Amino acid sequence: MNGSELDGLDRKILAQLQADGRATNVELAGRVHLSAPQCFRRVRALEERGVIQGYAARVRPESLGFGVMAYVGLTIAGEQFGRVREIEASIRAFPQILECHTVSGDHDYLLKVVTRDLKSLSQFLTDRLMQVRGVDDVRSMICLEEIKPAAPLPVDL
Amino acid sequence: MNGSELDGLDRKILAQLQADGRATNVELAGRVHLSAPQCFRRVRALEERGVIQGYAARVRPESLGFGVMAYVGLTIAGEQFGRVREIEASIRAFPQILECHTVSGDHDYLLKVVTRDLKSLSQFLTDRLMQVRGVDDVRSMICLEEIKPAAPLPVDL
DNA sequence: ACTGAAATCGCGTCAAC
DNA sequence: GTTGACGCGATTTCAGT
Repeated sequence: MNGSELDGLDRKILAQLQADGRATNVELAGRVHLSAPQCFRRVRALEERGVIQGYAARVRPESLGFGVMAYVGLTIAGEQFGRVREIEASIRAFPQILECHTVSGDHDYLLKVVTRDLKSLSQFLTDRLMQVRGVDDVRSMICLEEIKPAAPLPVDL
Repeated sequence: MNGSELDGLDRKILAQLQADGRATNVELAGRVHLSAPQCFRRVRALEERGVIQGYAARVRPESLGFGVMAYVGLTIAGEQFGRVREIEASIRAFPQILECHTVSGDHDYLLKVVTRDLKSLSQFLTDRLMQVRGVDDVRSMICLEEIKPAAPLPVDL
């Protein structure tokens, strides 16, 4: 679903829409020096090709009561490797888990987790995550300070 | 900048706008069972209070040529603690680094990085990151499989 | 004071050139 | 690739509760 390459204008559009996903088509067209219908066609093409996967409001976690963010490394017990797909389904089902990848290195999975406070994090880890059959080790890295918040993907690297 | 609490309608709105950041006001109003002006006023209030920090298009990294994503744990040499703010500025300046937090645990910083391929990652780590004065240890966790991609913040926890 | 109805204005969107 | 036209949505104002 990614036939041709992206040219400079597509990249400009992507940069703009990452920075301001609600820009109107005419604003966008002006910023990338394109006529409105041209711009519109390109945006739609990018959406249809799946280059643009969607649009989302960025919400401050604290506003929703999430005072704690953490990355959590998960290890699966060797004798439970047959159950990985079930374990992954469990992971996906927890709303506190915002992201999850399998990774190289010391852990099998790396999760991004939000909770109300440290107590809730502790409860989530011990009462929820560690109760998933097959989870062997849980190691959390609590986020202390945000040094660089959610930067857009570079369009010109 | 977060005076009052969020009620159920605000939370519905946030859920909707996280799922579809480009929904028109009337669509949104319909989905949360509100009149258009009401809905509009609430959205604007959420924006002004900083609850909604912005809107962004979600772009597939592969479309921009980023085939590799990794989390990187950074450690700062003890004798360089006086330079942390400079080091952080360096980190922010790398466009390949999408996110960075200071964290508890084995590392001082945890970064999220994208590169074209493994070779570029290796080059970035050795020629760029490790060249930053004060960086002592660099440990990468390469993302293999995406188990749960960028879920919205839960609005009802 | 807060809600919803209405009215205006500008944008999204398509078609024709 | 551009211009123009049409219809719909965004946004404000105002009147009613």
